[in-house]
Amino acid sequence: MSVEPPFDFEKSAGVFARTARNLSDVYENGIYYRVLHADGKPVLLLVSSSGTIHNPILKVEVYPRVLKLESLKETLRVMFACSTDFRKFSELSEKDRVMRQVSRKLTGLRPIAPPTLFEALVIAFTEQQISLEAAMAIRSRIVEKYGESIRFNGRKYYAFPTTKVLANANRKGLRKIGLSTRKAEFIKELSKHLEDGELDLEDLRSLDDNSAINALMEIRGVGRWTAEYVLIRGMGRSNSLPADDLGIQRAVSEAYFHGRKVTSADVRTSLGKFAPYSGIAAFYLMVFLFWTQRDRG
DNA sequence: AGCCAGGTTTAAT
DNA sequence: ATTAAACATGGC
Repeated sequence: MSVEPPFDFEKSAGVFARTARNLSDVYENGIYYRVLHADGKPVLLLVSSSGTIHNPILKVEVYPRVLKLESLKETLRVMFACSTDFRKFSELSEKDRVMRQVSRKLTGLRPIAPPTLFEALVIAFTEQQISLEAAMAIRSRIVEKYGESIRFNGRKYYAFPTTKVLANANRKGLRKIGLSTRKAEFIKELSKHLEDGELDLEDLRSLDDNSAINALMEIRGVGRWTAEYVLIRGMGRSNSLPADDLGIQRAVSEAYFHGRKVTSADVRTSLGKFAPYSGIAAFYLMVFLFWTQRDRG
């Protein structure tokens, strides 16, 4: 499968599979492993790069070979942000002293999205209020406890649980893996509505940014931050900027305010000029900050 | 040990 | 209309 350049597969997959505890996104020896449901059955995707940053070609294998790759094409396009023009973002970033440096260093970096908006939203729930490390631990336990798994080369790979399983999960079980009572309810309620057909998250992909945000905020447990997070992280909406996000505020603070504390208004004024890629700009800043901190430490 | 961490709802003023 | 409290775990 060919992808519009630039795309640095290693950098991109590396960001989303960086901790050993992440059971959803495994990246090892150049292969990104992802289990997803196709025709109701879990299948393992093994994705690797057989091209270059400026001539990117993705090699995708399906295990077991139960279906044609063609049927997964749309999902793959969503997962690898194929509707975003990263060349345009690069051009735009050249006009800014800070972003020029960041963008050049991270050329080809893309946010890899989960295959469904259900997963994106549940991830967002887990990340509300607590640290990313804590959220990741909890998310891995969700997958381990409720997700179907596929054994491959002696190792288990987990799919994100289905709406059905989470709709029927009991509160005690969800509490036990570290979710708060409140979040357990959000997840159960969302799953139930999806299962009943009262709500179809995937339909939201056809809406414009504001309509999608408003629709998401109708869901219990979803405030502005969560809705904006789902747009940028799950729907590939490059201009969605969760300005209340602490991680983004920290990144903007370091990049533009010498580490002084910033407000959401500061975030908007600093990154608004990268529209329609303000969310991508935020993503690049955060990864850049993470890298430089890791290199120093 | 204790505080903060990629917020949201509910229940007070 | 605005504000406070409660909430869960992991890292430092």
